[in-house]
Amino acid sequence: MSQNNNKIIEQINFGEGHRMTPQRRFVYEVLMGSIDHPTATEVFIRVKDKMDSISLATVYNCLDALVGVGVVRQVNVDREPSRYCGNLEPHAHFHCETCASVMDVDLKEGADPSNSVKLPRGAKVEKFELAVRGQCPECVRLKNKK
Amino acid sequence: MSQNNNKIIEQINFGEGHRMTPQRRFVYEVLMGSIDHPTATEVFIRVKDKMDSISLATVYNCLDALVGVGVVRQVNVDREPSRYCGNLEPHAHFHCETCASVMDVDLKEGADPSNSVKLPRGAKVEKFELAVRGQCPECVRLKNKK
DNA sequence: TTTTTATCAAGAACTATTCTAAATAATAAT
DNA sequence: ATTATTATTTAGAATAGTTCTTGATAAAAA
Ligand SMILES: [Mn+2]
Ligand SMILES: [Mn+2]
Ligand SMILES: [Zn+2]
Ligand SMILES: [Zn+2]
Repeated sequence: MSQNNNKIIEQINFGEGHRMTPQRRFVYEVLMGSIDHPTATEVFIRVKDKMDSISLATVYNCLDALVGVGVVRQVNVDREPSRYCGNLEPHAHFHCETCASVMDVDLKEGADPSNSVKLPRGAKVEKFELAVRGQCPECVRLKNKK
Repeated sequence: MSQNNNKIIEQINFGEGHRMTPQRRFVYEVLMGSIDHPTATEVFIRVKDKMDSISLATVYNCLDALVGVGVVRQVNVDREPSRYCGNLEPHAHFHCETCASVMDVDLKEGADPSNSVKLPRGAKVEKFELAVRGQCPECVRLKNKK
């Protein structure tokens, strides 16, 4: 449970006629305990440790359900497999082009990236996605060393 | 040829041992004549009009080649098929969640979206991708009408 | 209980994209 | 010019992430 946003799991409201299940709980717990934006397959592997019977299809279903109720975010990096993020604060992502890691980056206080853009007049903005790409500090350090 | 960035086609330099071909020229021309960010299949359909013999695999090859030399940009929207953009100016994209259109949005003068973010110290930024999502002006208008 | 509804699991199906291999075309070497 | 080399094209097969289908299981409602 290394993240701040984690709702008391029992309280997640899936809506009329939808249920909290052990599978959904495990998937959610794995995400709340990760900061590395795992893919569905990675989540599957991590959950399987706790619940050997779970299937990959179910992990996809659970992730969809959690994304659907808004307690988890789906993060796409080019054409690579989708990654999942338990951090609900507005934030951007830094993609390291060397080690392929994906990390959260907070917004500067009060900053709104969609303000840096000339929006088409009359458009209604719902949200933004900002990805910054380059080399993560560790990869920069490694490169400088050799 | 409705875009500004279009290099004189003959001058595109594919690098040592690479060639400009009719297929690559047609693909490039279609992109320079489009502002709607077509997918590979859409490019294929549009080129086929001019060159019936072209194959989809070749369109993918040509798009890769053009992206590789940097005269065309690949734009990804969630898990949907890649789209291609002939506008080389730094710009962001507005995705309409109603009609699924993708349009260019210019940056405000001097604005750099990656400035709105607290980068990890020591990271080296190479580029950014900013997507703004919501409803395009036309879809807003249509909705207000009814 | 019995009935209804939601979820799960396994595997089949789907689809955007990449790969393979043979044919063609352009370039370079003779 | 002829020949040899290399790049490109093409059609179709293969790949991989994801979604769909279906029968089994489990929870909730009656
Ligand atoms: Mn994140
Ligand atoms: Mn564009
Ligand atoms: Zn890195
Ligand atoms: Zn629209």
